[in-house]
Formats: sequence, structure tokens, C-alpha cells
Amino acid sequence: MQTSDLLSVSDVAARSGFAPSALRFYEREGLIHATRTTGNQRRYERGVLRRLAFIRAARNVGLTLDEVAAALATLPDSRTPTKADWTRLSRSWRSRLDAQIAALEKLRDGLDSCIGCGCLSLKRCAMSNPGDIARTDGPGARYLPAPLR
Amino acid sequence: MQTSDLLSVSDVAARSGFAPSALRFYEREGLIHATRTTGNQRRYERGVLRRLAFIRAARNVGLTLDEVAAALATLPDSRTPTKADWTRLSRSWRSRLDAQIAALEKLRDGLDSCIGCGCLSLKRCAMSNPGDIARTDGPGARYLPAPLR
DNA sequence: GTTGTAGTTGAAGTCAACTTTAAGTCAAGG
DNA sequence: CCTTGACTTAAAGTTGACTTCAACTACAAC
Repeated sequence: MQTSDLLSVSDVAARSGFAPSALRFYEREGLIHATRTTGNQRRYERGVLRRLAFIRAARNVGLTLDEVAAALATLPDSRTPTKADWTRLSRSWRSRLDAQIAALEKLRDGLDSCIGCGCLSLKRCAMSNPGDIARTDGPGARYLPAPLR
Repeated sequence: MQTSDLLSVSDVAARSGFAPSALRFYEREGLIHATRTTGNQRRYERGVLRRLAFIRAARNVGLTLDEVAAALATLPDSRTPTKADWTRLSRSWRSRLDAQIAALEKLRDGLDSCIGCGCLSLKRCAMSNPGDIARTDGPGARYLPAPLR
């Protein structure tokens, strides 16, 4: 396991819940960092666990890895990030969630007014054409993620 | 445009909002059907528009194309589907939306209790580890779709 | 009859976020 | 020293829902 205070890949995988392949991927993408042993194996500082917690939370809220990377890039590299640093990064998530909830409620309410009619008109039906929701993206836009279907 | 009462690909594309390539894709997948002219061009009956409206609505609610195909397969092929047929198909969508909304509210409430602390503990933080929400899928699960970020 | 737009096909490409594979190297216990 | 399990890499594969491409054909207008 743990020789000094540095963590191996499997340590971090076990503690963070991310697969080792994901950790390597995140490193390639510049989201996390690792030093190496003389034999070229990765060793992580404990701070990486908080970084990974941030990544997981951000992904849960719907950020892409690019966005996560951009957020992490605003952390100071001269000192260890403080709680205030992490709080600053996550402060904008609430409005994101509120917007998402509102969009889904709108869709649900559209369904309520639609389910009895069977209309499914492409022009009028709120389910087929939820106006301000649907037009935010091109064809085939999905408004629900696979895990919650 | 429209020679008889049959619709060309571009007609259907314009009226449904789906790209011609999507229409061809849906036909390959068995979700819609088209007859052919003597010159092998597709001609659609008007009923395809309602089918496409259903597809779009189902996608908005989060169904995969496989699920949509399964739903459409329960429609009678001997007669034109009635409003009741369509209503039956879409009746289960509400609980799906309710579940999704509840999950997001839970995530938001977790954020509310978390944003002031900056903890981001992998074990305790509700944002990193939203229990019954997150464990519904493997690594990297996303709970928000790209269009609404 | 010519032109130009619309349509045809199969195959390959796209995107995100990883995972898997293959072929090999390192570390620790016995 | 030897074995075994953990680790390394680059490259390719996965998934879903399409889009794009290349090369070709059809149809309507003039």
C-alpha cells in the first residue's frame, strides 16, 4: 500500500472511487498530477483526493471535463487550496441545478397537459416541442442522462 | 415539394425538424418507414410526422432509441394508431420525470449544505457522494445533459 | 437537352469520457 | 532468486445518436 505519505494508483482508486484508468486519463488531461518513483510508478499527494472529490461533484452537477479543467486551473499553484478556494469554485453550481430542475418541471408540466390529448403535434405539443428548452441545441438533444432513465 | 399526398425527405425534415440524415438513420433502425418512388427516392406518409413527434418527445424525456423502438413496436400495424395508442405509450413518462427532478433537488440540497463548508470530503460530502443518486451507475456518470449546462 | 437541386448508398467520422488490450516493467514476500 | 500482483505505455475500442463523405442518380425547370 503506502510506503511514505504518498499514495499509489490503487490507493487513490480505492479512496476516490475512480478507476485507475480514469486517474491516468485525468492526468493526461491535466486535471490531476502525480510524481513518479524511480521505477516510473505514480505517487499521489493526499491533496489529489480533494481534487478528485471536486471533479466528481462537478461531474455530478453536469460540468464537462473541459469545464472542470478550466475551474481547476484557477486554483493557486503556489499554495495549497483553501476551503474558500473550493467554495468559490463550486458556488455557481446552484443556479445550474436550479435551471435544470426548472427545465424538467416545465417538461413534466407539458406532459401533464399533453398526456390526455394524444396530440403529439410537432408544432403545438409541449412534449415534442418544449420551446425554450429544446432549442438550446441541435437535433437529438437529450435532457435526461442515461443513469436516471 | 409534394406531388401527391406523400412527402419527400426534405418535406419531412422541414416539418419534423429532424435532419434528413436522422430520418435515414431512423429508417435503418426501424423506427419509421418510407415507400419508394420508381427512382428509389423515399416517400413518407403523413403519419410519419406523428411518429417523429413521438420520437422527439420520448427523446426529450430521456428514452434511448432502443426504448423508443420498443414502444413503437407495440403500436398496431394493422390500423392507424389512435390518440389512445399514443397516450398509452407516453403515460409512463411522468414518473420518469418526477424521479429525475427529485434526484436533482436532492443534489441541489446537498450543495446547499455543502457550499459553505468547502469540505469536499469523498466520504461525507453530499456533492461528491450523493448516495442514492450516484451509485445508480458506474464511474463518470452524468446527471445533467449537455444542452442545459 | 441541359442544368441544378435533391436524393441515393455504404462506410467512415464525430463527440465525451473513459475502458480495454497488448506487451512489457516494478516491487515485495518467501 | 523467483514468483506474483501491481504497475507502465500507446493505441485502439466502447457507447449512442447521429453526421459527413464520396460517388453517383433522379427529377423539375427552363
